[in-house]
Amino acid sequence: MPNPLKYNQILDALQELLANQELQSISVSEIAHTAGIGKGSIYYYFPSKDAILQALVERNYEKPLQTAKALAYQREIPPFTRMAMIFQACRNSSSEFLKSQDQTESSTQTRIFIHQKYVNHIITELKPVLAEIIRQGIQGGEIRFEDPEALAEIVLIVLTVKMDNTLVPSSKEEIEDTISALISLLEKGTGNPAGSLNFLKSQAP
Amino acid sequence: MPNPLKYNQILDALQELLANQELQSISVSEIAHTAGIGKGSIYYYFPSKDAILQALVERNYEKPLQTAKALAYQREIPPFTRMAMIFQACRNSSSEFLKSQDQTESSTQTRIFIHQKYVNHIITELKPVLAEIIRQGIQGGEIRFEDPEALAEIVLIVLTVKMDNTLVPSSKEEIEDTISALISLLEKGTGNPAGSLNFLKSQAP
DNA sequence: ATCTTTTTCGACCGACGGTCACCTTTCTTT
DNA sequence: AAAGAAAGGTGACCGTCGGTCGAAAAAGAT
Repeated sequence: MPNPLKYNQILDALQELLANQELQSISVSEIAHTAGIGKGSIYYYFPSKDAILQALVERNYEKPLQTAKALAYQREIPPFTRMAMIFQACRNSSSEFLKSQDQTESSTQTRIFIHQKYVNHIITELKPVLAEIIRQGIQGGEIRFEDPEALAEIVLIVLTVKMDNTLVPSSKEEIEDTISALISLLEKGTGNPAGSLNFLKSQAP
Repeated sequence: MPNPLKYNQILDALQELLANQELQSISVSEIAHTAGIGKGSIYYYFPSKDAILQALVERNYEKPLQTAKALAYQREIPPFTRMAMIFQACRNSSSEFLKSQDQTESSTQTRIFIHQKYVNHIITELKPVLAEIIRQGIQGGEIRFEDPEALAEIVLIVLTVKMDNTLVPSSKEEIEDTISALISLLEKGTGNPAGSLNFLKSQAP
């Protein structure tokens, strides 16, 4: 529980450097210099360089995750509506801090690392939440499926992987097609009439 | 177009080292030593260490991909059987690198890089194949679904991401659960009776 | 004022990826 | 076969990196 001010200074520094530089080319000394502290101090707050990136990802995706989590347990809202909120949270959180990034070929390396952390984080955080929603939906008779955890994971994997096109580069249309297909699969797979989950496809800006 | 023998010797060396060593701890010198050549020679065949990994990934996934592709267009085999072959191809190819790998906490950049290459490669190569199979299944009345391409992509994403536990670390049981759920979802989603796709879960050794 | 704890630091370390000038082998030309 | 060119091969060497460490400054406690 060290000084959270310096802690965030370091994350700010990395974020700033990430905007116009490759992750691999960013050295710990550089982060320290940008943060205005000595290199040794970095390791007072973080055990490794990787941990800094991890923490940055977590900090960036904290807000949408919190709101999604908060809404998830409001039982008065129908399960499917809450599921839509999860969808939306994923949509918003993806490509959050890569938007200002160069779309150059060389920066794909950086994107891969960040994306990996992103998917990992979102899934571990949202899977229990989404599974709980599904479980409630099963109890309420709105959803028919055996394994809530696994269904939650499938949905989240497809969403997170497809949403930001790092792992499988694709156009906006392809992304929408895939999500439509996922919804269709969910409708049939959970015993709901076609089109009943259409509201999950929220319109992009 | 240098000597392909030495070229493959280097890939063999890396593969051998990957079998029982942390990926990050493998140095170029070590690869060279294992391959029985000098370090400098490595850079006669490859521009960088990353390029060796890249080439190894491509070489490793070439065989299962080719067999899967070849089988895909044999229309006399029922679509679901061919789908099972795709499943199997993914299963075989995924655990190729990591079979005797330490399951240590520290998954690092190299591992992520391999996984990304793997997912990307498998999906781009197998998606059209699997989509074609699904399309034929739709024509034959065995499968009911609107968008073969998207369905193929969903299946492949879940399979590749879940199969090798880089992106979402999980136990063997969890992997099986998720795949079972995917199969169940597919059965219901494509208008097939429960259990009819059970043979997709092939037994692991 | 003195002691204890927390925080800061940059010189230092081992190791890494990559380069280079030089050597050896193989091919080409005469 | 001789000579020269081209291809193949090398390990000492370089700059840099992530990470360590002991010292010392800053902050708190008494």
